[in-house]
Amino acid sequence: MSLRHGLLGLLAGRPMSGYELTAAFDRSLRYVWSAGHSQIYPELNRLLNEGLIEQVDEGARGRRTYATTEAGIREMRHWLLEMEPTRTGRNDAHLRFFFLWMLSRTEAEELLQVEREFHEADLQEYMAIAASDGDPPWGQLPIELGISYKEAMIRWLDWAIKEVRSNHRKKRPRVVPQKAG
Amino acid sequence: MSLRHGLLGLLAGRPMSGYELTAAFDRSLRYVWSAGHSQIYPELNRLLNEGLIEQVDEGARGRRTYATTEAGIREMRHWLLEMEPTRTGRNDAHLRFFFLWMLSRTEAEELLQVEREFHEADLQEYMAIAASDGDPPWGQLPIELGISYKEAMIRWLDWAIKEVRSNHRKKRPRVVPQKAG
DNA sequence: TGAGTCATGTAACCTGTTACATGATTTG
DNA sequence: CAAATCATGTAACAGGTTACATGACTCA
Repeated sequence: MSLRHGLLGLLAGRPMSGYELTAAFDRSLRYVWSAGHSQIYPELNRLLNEGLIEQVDEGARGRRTYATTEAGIREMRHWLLEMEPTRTGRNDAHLRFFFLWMLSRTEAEELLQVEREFHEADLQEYMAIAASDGDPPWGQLPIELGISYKEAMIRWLDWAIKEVRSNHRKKRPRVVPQKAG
Repeated sequence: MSLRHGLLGLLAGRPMSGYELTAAFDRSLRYVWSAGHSQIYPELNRLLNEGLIEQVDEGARGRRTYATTEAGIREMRHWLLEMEPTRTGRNDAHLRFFFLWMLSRTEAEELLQVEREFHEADLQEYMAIAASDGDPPWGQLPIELGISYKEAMIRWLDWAIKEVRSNHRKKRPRVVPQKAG
């Protein structure tokens, strides 16, 4: 039930159409929650029927602009303050790391290297966003989390690549933790 | 299609029954991929029909032990080397951070503090596992990733708590009084 | 006027979760 | 012999993805 809370939260920021919401999901929420238009439009109609959003404008090409109602804001606060988030991970990129032993040393290294490039590119993108961004009260927080996460991934991957190269089979030194602050 | 690869990979490590696989998913793969027995048993039967696993033993209480076939190992290598992993995130705990502005400063701080405790507990658990673990060639790698990730989360949360405490908001949230109870 | 973009929708399919259901074996 | 655990399954439902479908408006 997080699609609705993503929509409710975005609309609480400013009124938008389904089309704009689809773009907002793809632009800013993509790495924490993704949704396509085929999921968004039916959900908007459900939220409208339940009185959690209301239509505030109608434009060209059948464009309908919605805003979060007070009931919708109450629902958001309920979700934020009283609901336990789902803690079940679902990340097939990370799942692969459990089965690296099925590959040769060079294949494993190659996989980790490709992964590193992917996270490195993301990091650059996030840093560009962080430089230009941030008007809602604590708007820079999520992007900084993205940066922290990508940096941690890259540090781990660099360590993992070294491990795979040296191919030790017994006890190994830990990844060097970064100093806080 | 990652459930099947989790199963195939675990069975490539050693032959197991559906019951054992359910426990293995819950024990070691939980934070990257979770699956219950109601999903595992039908999938095992599908893998069996497709010749990716084979039954290698039959025990008490109808227990059936499976192992990955050569076709199954080929499928694993194909998944590891040639398939693009899904990059769409799905994490409602992180999604909440985008909407912290809808809370008061103390509410936001409390949410972040609870989150910190959760990750701190995970970190302790992971460190205990890391101390005792590691037989397959690069078996230490995934748990070290878990540790790196949890450490990054805690560092970010500490920073975010400070931010929320010190930075005054630019815009008042549209706070609606909550219903009692 | 044709291509691109804006804008909304439905349907089939796949995956995952929760609940229901059953029986065998072990252990105290 | 009762309770716990081992062991496997099905069904209903919820949520998410891909494909199909349509039309309005803008701009070159």
